[in-house]
Order: sequence, then structure tokens, then C-alpha cells
Amino acid sequence: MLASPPMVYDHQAIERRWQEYWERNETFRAEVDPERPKFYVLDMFPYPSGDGLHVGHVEGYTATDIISRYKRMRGFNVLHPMGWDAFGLPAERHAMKTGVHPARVIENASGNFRRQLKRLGFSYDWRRELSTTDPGYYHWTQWIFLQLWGSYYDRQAQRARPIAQLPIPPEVTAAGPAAIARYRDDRRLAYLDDAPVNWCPALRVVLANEEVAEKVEDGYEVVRRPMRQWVLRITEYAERLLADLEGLDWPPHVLEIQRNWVGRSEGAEIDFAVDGHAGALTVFTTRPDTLYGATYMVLAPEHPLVAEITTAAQQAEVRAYVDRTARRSERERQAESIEGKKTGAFTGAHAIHPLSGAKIPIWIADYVLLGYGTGAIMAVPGHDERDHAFARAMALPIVQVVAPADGAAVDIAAAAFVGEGVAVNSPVIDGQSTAAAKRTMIDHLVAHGRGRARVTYKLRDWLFSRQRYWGEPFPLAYTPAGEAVPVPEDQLPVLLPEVADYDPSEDGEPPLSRATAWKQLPDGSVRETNTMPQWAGSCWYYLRFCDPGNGTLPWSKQAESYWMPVDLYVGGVEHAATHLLYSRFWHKVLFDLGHVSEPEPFRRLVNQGMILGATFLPLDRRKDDSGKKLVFLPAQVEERDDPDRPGSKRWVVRETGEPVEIQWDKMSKSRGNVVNPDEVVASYGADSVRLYEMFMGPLEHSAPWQTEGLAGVHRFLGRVWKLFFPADDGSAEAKTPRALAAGEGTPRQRRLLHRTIADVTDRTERLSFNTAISALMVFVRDIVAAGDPAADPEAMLPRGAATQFCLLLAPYAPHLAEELWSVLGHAASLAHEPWPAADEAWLVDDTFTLVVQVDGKWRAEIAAPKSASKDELVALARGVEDVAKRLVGVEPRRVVVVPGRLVNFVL
RNA sequence: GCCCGGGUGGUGGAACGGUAGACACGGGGGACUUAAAAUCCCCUGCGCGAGCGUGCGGGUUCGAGUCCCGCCCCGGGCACCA
Repeated sequence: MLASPPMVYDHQAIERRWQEYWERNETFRAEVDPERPKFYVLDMFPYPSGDGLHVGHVEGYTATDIISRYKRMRGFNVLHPMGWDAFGLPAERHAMKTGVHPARVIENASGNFRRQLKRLGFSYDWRRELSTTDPGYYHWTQWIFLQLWGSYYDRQAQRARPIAQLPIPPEVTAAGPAAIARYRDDRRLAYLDDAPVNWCPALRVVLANEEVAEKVEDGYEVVRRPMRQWVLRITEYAERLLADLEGLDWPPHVLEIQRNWVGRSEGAEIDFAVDGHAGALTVFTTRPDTLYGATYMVLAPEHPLVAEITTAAQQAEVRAYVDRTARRSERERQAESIEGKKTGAFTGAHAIHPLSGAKIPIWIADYVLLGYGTGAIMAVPGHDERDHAFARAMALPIVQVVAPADGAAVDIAAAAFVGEGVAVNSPVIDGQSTAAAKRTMIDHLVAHGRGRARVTYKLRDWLFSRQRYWGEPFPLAYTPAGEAVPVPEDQLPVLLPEVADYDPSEDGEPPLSRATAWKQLPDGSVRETNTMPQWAGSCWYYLRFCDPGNGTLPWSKQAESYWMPVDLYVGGVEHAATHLLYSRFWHKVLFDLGHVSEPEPFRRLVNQGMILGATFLPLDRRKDDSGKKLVFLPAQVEERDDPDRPGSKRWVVRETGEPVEIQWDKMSKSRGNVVNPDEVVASYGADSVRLYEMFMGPLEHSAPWQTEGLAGVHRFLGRVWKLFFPADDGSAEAKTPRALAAGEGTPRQRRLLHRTIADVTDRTERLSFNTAISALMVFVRDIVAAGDPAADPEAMLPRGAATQFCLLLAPYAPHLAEELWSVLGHAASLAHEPWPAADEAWLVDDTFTLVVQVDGKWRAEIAAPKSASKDELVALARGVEDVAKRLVGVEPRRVVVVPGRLVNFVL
């Protein structure tokens, strides 16, 4: 239970007063102002869940709020908005359970979030609040979808263009309008595809590749099944999504995830003739230098050539294998095969080796994936582990074509040699290093028309439709002939209709398909009944924040070019492969089409760490009756003296006295270890919560939530208060503030003040909030000396120092800072006051602490004048008794003098 | 397996190549109080000590937590992607 700490000052009243003041005065209202430099600080906007905020959310929001407030005081025009990513499954599932419309669910939840955020004093411009579920918002989500649908990728120019500019080949034109339409549809950035998708039967929804891992981790089954779905051609942007990471100030970790996800690899395409058939079988390989080692070919079982080339004798076997593969889940397929258990079937057909002319058998096997490269490989068992395993299983020949550069012998029959080395048994490239051999081989293939250099990517196109209710409707309908036709822009938005039942059918028929009146259009066409995934709304919300009220455009050119890009974006790392990739993709499409002015949306990205919550485990880790691990929640335990170790405490279960061990985990409702900010704000105050979350450690680090730490910063704020009201004992007369000395105080006080200004400024810039707070603590500890103010000016608080301290404190503890600012006699908020400037003259002392070392070991420290020459410093150092003693009878080989730092005698 | 981070007191964490451990929590002692709470002050890396100390072993340097090489461990990402 949260015990209320003693109250040094009335934080509740102060917080209420200033939150009302800010709201009434629209203190944080942001408007485009070309005269002033802008700064755009963005939080990853939350999904407004019914559980409300927990203290984990608050960490990132506090960081962005500190920067927002700081930048305002530095003269920047700051855009700092907040909104709701409110489409998605949880609201819909809640609706299914309770019958409450998802829109109501979201309205309640976002109202609660808004209240909680305001209570923490965050300086959002609430006039810009938006929800992705608002028709005025998803109007433009639909509009962007139509931009994608209405564009193709010009590979020559490496950019998207309107589909009307797509050159139509004469033979297509000759074939008539239907052929032209099909030609265009095949090239649009949004297209319909029948390919197998990731279907989650329990959730009754398809998943994007990026989402599969997470759902599987959550225990859901995901199977592949063919469905006709909208897909976005993100793969066209693979190279740019990769290359443009270069200029971004993002955490290395996130850059790595994105690079991995795009998965670029360089290699070659090689054409193999198929014996007895026209046309070629093209493979992709990253090791064209091993071409002479290809002893067989493998096609993915789904490869279109399989049916064509399989011989009569092999038909039955091949068909059985293809069926078997289709029925097994991706996971089943992979699990066995990765262990080295390779399966496959021989097609009976043979390929002609493009260099040796040898006939090599063509197999099918599920270790080759249709979706990557060309869906076919040349198998080089000598130098690829997977091919090696397969060759051994099927008794296929293994030959060596690469040898280790150091001449070591390798047993190619026992294991593949996958390293680089020197080409052997390869007439065209014998003796060449792997790198050179790759180049030579590609040149050779090009010269003979048998291949070409090629880059492939792991990134797949983005599956974009969902069989759910609570999402954006697609702005498209199908004519009776089955042609997809866009809803005219002037008829947007396509509103989400009311339905009786939110559940899709078992086979994936979306709930909107039962909204018959809605889906049936007067002209006989039928609306698309899938909806967009939750990512759609979050792909561009940062753009809408620039101009949220615009009723005629998604954003004005003026607002976009002024505010964008986002200067600082703070959020969780869990969006590294999804949201951040998707929105970069959309942004680039919008850039190509001239709707935005820069190719990347987020200049700087920071991932805040997790705040961990406590649960308690019995020492024997026993399970409860239902077989689950037994855990105790913070409310069930308390700290008591440990009888085994006097003087220290341990955690015990309150009722039984059983000792338990503390365990820190990510906060989650199901674990029961969530800390609600409302509770801690009520007892310690918003400023304490903000300060504590920042003081826990670097923003990127995860850290455990500990009430003792919260009490620590709470005490600090109490000391700040007592700096201004030293006698405050709650009585009325004590409410008079401390008498202030004029000016900035004694030299010592001035040095401390300007040191504090310099440190807090530098550390805030570096987002090193924990150390900035520590500088504030040092100031409060040292600014006023103990003693009699009448006799000792050091015991007075100088007005100048008090004033500037308020400003330094303001980004961190804005309520208290505003209150003290007004105590100092200011009528208006300090939110737009200029940030204090450190006076260089007070940063440099006229003396400094000179460290004297002998042989690099610390021996003494003495005060030395800053102005002293090197020789004078050495003389001073030699004068130190302990040093002189050590130098008796020895002349140092060398004397190192670092002015302002140290003297080191090297013997 | 490959690729990124990271290993500093009892704890969270500080340290432009220049006094390792700022600041805070926890712990110990004291002041105030009839008493307690709250508050304030002092001590608190290890070692009785010379000294020793930033995961381990080398190296560069007058000087290394920081730079280089080789390991170990922890966290994360990717992985049948040819």
C-alpha cells in the first residue's frame, strides 16, 4: 500500500492551480510562425486501453515534456501534440463481450488517458488532439490509400509516379482497355493478391509478416492459407528504406532491426536451361563463385515450373510432396528442416549446367521458399549446410569448388565448407579469392548471356487488409465485372457502418460483408468489406498533427513544410520493425508524389526503457492448485527484519510470514505488477513522479519502480520549497517567503549558480536528465550556507540565483517552479521566459585543484592559481612535502603538466 | 551460428584519456522531541594496514572504466532468406 508521505507543501493545490492556468491561457498553443525556429517533439501516441496509463508510459512522455518546455524557453516554437491510435482489436473484443460500441469504449478510455496526462502537467497543445477513428481523420487515411492505389513505382527514376504516367507498351494498348487496366493494376503500389497469407484462426484475422512473431509468442496459431487481399508494394522501396537510414540519428539497435528486416543481399541470377523444355530456370545465389559445385537444383514446391517439368514417372511422388507441404504449417515445415531433416521429391527433369553442360537433377523441397529470390536454387552441397544436409539425405553428389586460403584440407563429404577461400575445380575462376571469383563469374555469365548481378531483399510486400470491423474502410468498390474502382475523393470519407455482430465468420468473411445496405452501391458495385490494419492510422498521424483542423486537405503545404520533420521522436522499441518501417514507407510515397517536403519523417529517435514492476515468488517456486507458478503481489507482502541477518530486512508474505524473493518484470495487467500514476500523483505529486522517472537512470535503460526512490526526489522538492519558505511549519505566519539578498550573491554562490546553469543546460540538451537533476540537487544543497543571515551573506538566498534556479527547474518540476516564480513576484507563467545563460566568467575559477602524481599515482592535491605557468605548477608540486620526499635523490625522467589539472613526476 | 548493445559499491547510477564511485536509495551514528513521525547533520567501495579495486588476460600511454587485441558472461536482434 502506498503510504502518504509527509507534505512539506501543498502539491495538490499548486498542481491544480497551474494546470488550470495553463489551460485557461493556452500557454502551450502552437501556431506556424515563420519568424521563429520550430522544434517538433513527438511521443508515439498510445492505444487508449481501458486500463489507463501506467507509470511506464509516463517515462517517455516526461522526457518529451522536459524537452518541449526547455526548447520553448530556448526560443523555439514547439509543436508537442498528443492523440489516440484508437482503431484495433482490443476495443472490438471489448465490444463483443459487452455490447458497447467500440467508439464508446475508445471515447471513455481516451477521456481517462487525457485526464491522466493533464494531471502530470504535460505541455501538450490539446487543441491538436486527434483520434485515428475520427471520420475527419480517417478521411485522409483513405485518401492516402488512394494515393498508393493511384501510383506505380518508376524503377528507372527510383520513385513513385501517378499511375496515369505509366507507359503502356503498344501490344498492351492493342489488346484493349481491359488489358490496359490489368497492366496498370499489376503495377499499382496497392494491389490485390491471391497469395497465401498468415491467417490466425483464433483471432479470425490475417497478419502482416511483421506481426506474426508477436502473435505466435502470445500463443496464437498462425497458418498459411490463400486469400484475396490488399497488399502494399513496400518492396519497391527496400533500397531507399535501407539507404536513407544512413542520415538518421536513431539508436543503433533500431537501425539494425530495420536493416535486418529489409535484408539486402548481393549476388547473381543465373539461368539454367531445362533439358527438353524451352525457357530457363533462373536461380538467385550469393555465391556465384560456387557455380561449378552445383550438383542439383531445387524448386520451392509451389514453384509454377514444377507442374510443367515433372516427368510422368515422378508425377505421383511430386504431387504427394506438394500436397503434404501445403497442408503443413510454416512452423512445422521449418522446425524439422532446420534440425537438418530435409525432405523433398525428384521431378524427373534435369537442368543443363550453364558452364559444364552437365545434366543435373531438379528436385523440389520445402527448404526452398517461393517468396525469396526466384523460388529456386542451384544446390551447392559442398559449400552450403542446407544443401549438404539435403544431398546427404538424398545421396546426391558433393563436390568441392572452394578451398581454404591457408591450404588446410577439408573433408567436404563430412561437412560443407561455407567460408571464403580460393576457387578450385572451377575452370573460369580457379585460384581466385572468393570475392574476386564472384566478380569474375558474374562478368563471365553476363558475357555469355547466362546471368547477371542481382540484389534481393527479405522484405516482402505489406499485407494490408484485415477481416475486422474496427478499422478504416477501404475507399474502393468492385463493379459487377470484378474491377476495383476507387470512391471519388469528394465522396470521402467512406464511413464505417453500424453492424449487429463484430465477429468475422470462421472462414474470414469480414463483419462489414453483413452490412448489406452499406456495401451495396446504387450502381450495382459492392464495397470492399475488409478494413485497414491498425498501422494505417499511425503511419501518418505526425503529419496530421501539423494541421489537425484542416477540413479540405490532409495538411497544408505551409504547415507541413514548417513543422516537419519530427525533431525528436520518443517511444518503445517494439515498433522498430512495424510502425517505423511502415510510416517511413508511406512518407516516401508521399514525398515522391510531392505531398511532403522531406524523404524521412523522424530525424532523431529515442527508445525509452521499460519501468519494471515487482512481484514476489516463494523460495521453493511452488505452483498453485491450477499448476501455475505461485506469485504474490506487492499488496500481499511487506518488509520485515531478517532474523538470520540482524540489521537487514527481507520480504515476507504478510499473512503467513513466509519469506519471498522479489522479481522485476515488465509491467502488465496480467502480472498484477502495474503501478497506476493516479495513485502516486495523488500522494507524492506530479512533479515528484516526473522527477523520479527521470532520476531513475538514463532514459534508454529499464529500471525497477521503487517507492523509496520516489520518496527521495519528493524530499528534494521539499528542500526546494524550504529554500524559499524556510520556516514553513504550516502556520500562517510561516507562509512569508525567505528574505532575499539582492543580486546573484557572493562569488561562491555565483560560481555555483553559473556552474549549475551550464550543467543543467548541457545535460538537458544531451537528454541526460538524471544528471541534470543531480546538478539541481547540488545547487539546492549548497546555495545557502548554514549560519546567521544577518551576519553572513553566504547564508542569504540571492534573488538573482533564486530566479534563475526556478527557470532551470521548470522543465523538470513545472508546477513547483511556476509557483515559486510567482512567489518571486512574477505575474505570468515562466513557460516562455528565456532560459538562463551561464556566465563564462563564473565558470572558471581563479584557483583550481592541482593533482600531484608521482609515477601516475595520486599523492597530493593543492590549490593552484589558474594563471600559473607550467613551471610555476611544477614548483608548487615539488613543494608538497609528501612529493618532495619521494623526489629526494631522483631526478624525474619526465614531468607531465596538464594545465588546470595535474602535475605528474615520472621517475 | 551471425549481427548489435552492455558488464563500475548492497542498489539505481556518475565520470572531455587526467583524484573512479557525482547525485540518490539502502545501511550506520548523532541532533531535535516526553516519545514517535517528519526534518537536519555526519559516516558509508574493499582491506586492521602497506595497499587493492571498473567481468578476465594481454597491449598502447607519463597516466586506461574510457583506446587496441584475445577471451568470458548478460541483454537484444536476425536466422532454411540460398
